[in-house]
Amino acid sequence: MRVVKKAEDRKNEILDAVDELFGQKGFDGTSTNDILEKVGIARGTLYHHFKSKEDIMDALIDRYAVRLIDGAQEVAADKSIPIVERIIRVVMALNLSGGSSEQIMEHIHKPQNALMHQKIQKVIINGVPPILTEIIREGIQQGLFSTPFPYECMEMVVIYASTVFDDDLVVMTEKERSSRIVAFVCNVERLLGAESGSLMDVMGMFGEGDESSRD
Amino acid sequence: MRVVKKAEDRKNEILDAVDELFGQKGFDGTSTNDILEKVGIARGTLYHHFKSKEDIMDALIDRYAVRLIDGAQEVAADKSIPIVERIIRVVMALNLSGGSSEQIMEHIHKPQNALMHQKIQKVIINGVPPILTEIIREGIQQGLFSTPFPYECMEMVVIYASTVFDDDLVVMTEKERSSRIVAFVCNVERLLGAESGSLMDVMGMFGEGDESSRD
DNA sequence: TATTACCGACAGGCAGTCGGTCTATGCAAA
DNA sequence: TTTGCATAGACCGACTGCCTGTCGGTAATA
Repeated sequence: MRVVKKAEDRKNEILDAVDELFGQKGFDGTSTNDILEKVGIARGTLYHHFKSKEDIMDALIDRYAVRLIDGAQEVAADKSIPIVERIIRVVMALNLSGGSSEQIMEHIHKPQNALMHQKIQKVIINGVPPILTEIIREGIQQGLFSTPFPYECMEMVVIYASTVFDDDLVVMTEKERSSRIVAFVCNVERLLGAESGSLMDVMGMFGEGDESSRD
Repeated sequence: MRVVKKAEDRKNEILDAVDELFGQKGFDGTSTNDILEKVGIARGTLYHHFKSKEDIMDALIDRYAVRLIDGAQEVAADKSIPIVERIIRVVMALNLSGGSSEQIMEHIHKPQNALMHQKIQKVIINGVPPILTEIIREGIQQGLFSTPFPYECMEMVVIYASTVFDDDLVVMTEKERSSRIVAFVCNVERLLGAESGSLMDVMGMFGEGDESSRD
């Protein structure tokens, strides 16, 4: 029997299915037939709502983008959180465990999904640094940081973190990983002209309170 | 008439054609028929030499990788060049104009070639930092730099430079670009614990001697 | 009645397979 | 040295099955 729904509902239904399928098989590995079967609609319906397969991906990425940036912005706007902690939380919400977007990102970093990954990367690289830069400026006014290039620093931080800690581009043992985190924090301190250890101290709280101590 | 060649020659012939085709139309946009036509061989021949289309891409990337890393290593090994200048030259050989690999990289940074780009990125991110780290250690011994994390610094530098200056992920005006270069150099000075301006001074020579003054 | 969500057969193009053909090379016999 | 022969592997092109996107038509809704 023919089921008719509102266009927006149907679109979201399709995106939900596609979200899961892309996660399992990647973009290229997922055929439109897979999608049709999963959603339970006909070819024509799919192409009534989306003009191409890539168009579906773009819509999916839009959903991600909004969630990601909104999530980051929400954390960033909470001025009750101390500057340093706020920065770390924003970064973590994007890249590392503990963020609400963990599941979202989880299956994007597969070699199959290169194009999708690149598009997400673009969103992050262009969307997150502005948010962080605002916080940094606040920190500069408070005398915590000192840099003539807050934006470029944040760009560097975000690009590095999202590449090394998020992707599989760099293969690391667990040890290499944690030593890289230490180095990263120290490097960020230098970039921001922060007092040595000022970031590291706050980091400690997160590293333990978030992963290890939960076992 | 049937032309028989040595396997290696034929392979390179195919890779040359593919190099050009991928550059023009991207990986997905290039059909195996395009390749067959360009090289002047039959389907069976192509699949006699390569087991799949992706296998062709991997072989092409291997060629790039060897050229890139070898080129970088060659510059890095020339101990007659002052440390700072050598670093800049290595980075430039990879990313910016003036390097011999300019043409190679030129058409990789298109949205179509996401997978290829990701694979090249992997080569760069894992191959270049070790080379640079060696130079940095030399610089530390000479008292030019001071950092407990030379490798991680170089990783950060390489990842940032290859993402921002090489890709189209960040859209910039020419002005934004050059201001980003200034910021980048200053940030690298901080990371390496170099004297302020010590990198910038050497940079100046390149920026002008390489592009502007040639018009 | 008009709009729009929905349908499914169809076309064109694609990557990869497979059985078979041709050619260069090495070796043995003349 | 020349001739005949066998083997390996470079080469061929028809074929298969799948995949994306189209299109004319149908059913539900407002």
